[in-house]
Amino acid sequence: MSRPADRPADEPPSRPAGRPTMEDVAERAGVSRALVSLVINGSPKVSEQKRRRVREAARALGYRPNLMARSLAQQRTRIIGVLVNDLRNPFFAEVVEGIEMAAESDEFGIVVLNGRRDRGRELTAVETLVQLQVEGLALVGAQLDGDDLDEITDIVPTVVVASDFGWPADHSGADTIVTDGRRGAELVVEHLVSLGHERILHIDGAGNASAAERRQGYRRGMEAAGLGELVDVRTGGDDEAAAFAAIDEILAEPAPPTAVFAFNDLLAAGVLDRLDDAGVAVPGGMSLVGFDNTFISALHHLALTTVNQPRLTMGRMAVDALLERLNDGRDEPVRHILEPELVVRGTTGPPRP
Amino acid sequence: MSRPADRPADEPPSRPAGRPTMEDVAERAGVSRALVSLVINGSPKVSEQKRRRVREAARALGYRPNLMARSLAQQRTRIIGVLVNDLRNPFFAEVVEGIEMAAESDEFGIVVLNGRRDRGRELTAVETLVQLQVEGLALVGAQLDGDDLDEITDIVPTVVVASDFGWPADHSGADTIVTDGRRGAELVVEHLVSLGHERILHIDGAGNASAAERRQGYRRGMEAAGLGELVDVRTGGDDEAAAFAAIDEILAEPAPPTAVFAFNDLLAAGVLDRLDDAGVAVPGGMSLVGFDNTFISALHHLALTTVNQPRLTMGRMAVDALLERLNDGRDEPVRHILEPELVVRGTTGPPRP
DNA sequence: CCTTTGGATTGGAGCGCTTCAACACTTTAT
DNA sequence: ATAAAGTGTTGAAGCGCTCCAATCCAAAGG
Repeated sequence: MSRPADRPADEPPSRPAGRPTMEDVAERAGVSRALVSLVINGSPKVSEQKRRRVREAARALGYRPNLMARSLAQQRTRIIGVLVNDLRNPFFAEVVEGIEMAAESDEFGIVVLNGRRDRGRELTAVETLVQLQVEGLALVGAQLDGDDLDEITDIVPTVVVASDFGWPADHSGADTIVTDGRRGAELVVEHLVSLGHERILHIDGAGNASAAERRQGYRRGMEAAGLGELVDVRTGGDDEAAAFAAIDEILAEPAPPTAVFAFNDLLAAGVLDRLDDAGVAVPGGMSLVGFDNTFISALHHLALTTVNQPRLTMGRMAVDALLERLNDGRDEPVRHILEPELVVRGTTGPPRP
Repeated sequence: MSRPADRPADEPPSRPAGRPTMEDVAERAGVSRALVSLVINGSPKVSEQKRRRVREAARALGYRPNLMARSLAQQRTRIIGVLVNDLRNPFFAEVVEGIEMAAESDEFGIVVLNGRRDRGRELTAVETLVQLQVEGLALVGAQLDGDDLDEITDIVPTVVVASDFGWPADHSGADTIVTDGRRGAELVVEHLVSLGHERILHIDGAGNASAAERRQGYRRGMEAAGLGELVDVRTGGDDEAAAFAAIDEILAEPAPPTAVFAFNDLLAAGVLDRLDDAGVAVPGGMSLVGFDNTFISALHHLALTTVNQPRLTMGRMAVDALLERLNDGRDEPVRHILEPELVVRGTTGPPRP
């Protein structure tokens, strides 16, 4: 059952079964375990001679420090836990890349756990990360609710990325890094209105953590344009399939909208497919806007008008927020709200007269 | 610097600074540390009374077991390390999901590290995973070379997923889970030939680990169709941008191909964009095939003809392979070669006469 | 009444590492 | 010469947990 037993018995018995430890290296180099530790950690106060001997012994034995043991002794892990809503969504994947790059440059490692859009799984994932003793936690697009978040922030420094739990109503101590979803949605509505649209539909992100903001921005935008009467929000979700029902619905109505603002690019792609099925031209018969500016929206054959979120920057800021707490002892939660940017491509145009 | 110091001094002193340990729980419950351990691990031989007291003490203190300490004592981590070539590629992301789901059902955790298409980074990532004491390693689309792999398999049970290091030339002990790229490429060529194409170009995956296989399949397919003379392979890569140069090149030639077989869907999407820029219709002016059957290829507006790889199955098999080594002591490397499946969509048609 | 048995509980060693105080040596200042 | 101030090196404690052997206790058997 245990690893050592796996090795065939006829193996050279030089290796004392199992992986070599610091002890083994010390013995081979004829020094104390403490000295080996100093060498491994690059301490300057080790004589060149011993340093070389230890290094060589380590190489000869194929020694690798045991991170578990080290963390335990050191009382720190230098690991940031990342919980991501859905790894298949390129937007989240890129935010995670941003976090990873930032963490790396600060000599932190990250452990990524995938919630796969299931709140229960997210909860157990957080639990796992906490037990792993991560020093900070980044929740990327998490679906947890405010109470969950409260509990979590009591345990470990936390930054919420790409979703928003509100503030100051939010009493949790979590930091927030988010693109202004309200503003983003307003930009979308303004754009569509300027093209002459009035019946603008929003297919939302359902329970998704950023959905409420975008809904609100949509509403405000409509009202600001004097189109408050025409506000129309349908339930969507966060992947391609989630839009099908809503599209089928509206196409069957007497006065369908002339433009659709979808919760995100993935959803918009689904809308595009469904409109295609129904023989509705885009933007001729219907304008369409997504959100996130993922690489999908940039594909020429989609050429989706969308709203950009600076993902790499968000990752960087998330790590910085965590480090401020870890290193500088910041205690007050911080909110960074980034500016969204409308990216006009080919799926928006004037409505059919 | 250390975590405990972060807590403000005026905090209720009930918690002995830092996270509560098993010791604390034991004390509060009036039992020994060993008993607490038994309860936490659900041992049956604990009286109901003590079990309750321990459970309650743990809850009251907000106790969470320290996974590092546990792993150290237990000499096992129940963690599978996953190294993935590029998380932004939906194909890999889904293979990882498959691995994660399979691991979860076998009560293993996974730690995902992202190579970001850089062999050097992959190497350090593997080192990190080994030091983390992962019990098995899954390399998803890794770019490492055979020697790297050799070293790695000496240290930890390894399964190579979605890329192939050859065999039996490969002397490493790694298992392999791969879709038959040769066969997949042949299917593509056969399909195109059956449509009447002859000048079929392959834009390859450059140094990518699966590139060689698909190149070879393409060659074989061409030769089998008596088109050996027309074999034409250009250097591509594994993302959208990698195809631009190749497309610009061929379009400038006197007798451009009538069909392009791209290394993967991402690359094919790039090809599609570039052809679009150049005003070449697909499939009217040029047929196009991708590989992987990612959700991108399924978008109606791309409707990319492609080759399916059963990603979730691959993840499941990868974990199974690892577990066979871990639990059943299997020692011989194993190869599972899955059947690819041609998925015909809208980007292939007969060549212009 | 004393031994057996068996279940419940505990002490303590040990996992591989870090870290700190202590120690042996120089080297420099006095 | 002797004290003071470095250098390098080491022993040992301790990080939070598991797990084995030992112990305890009550019920059962002789």
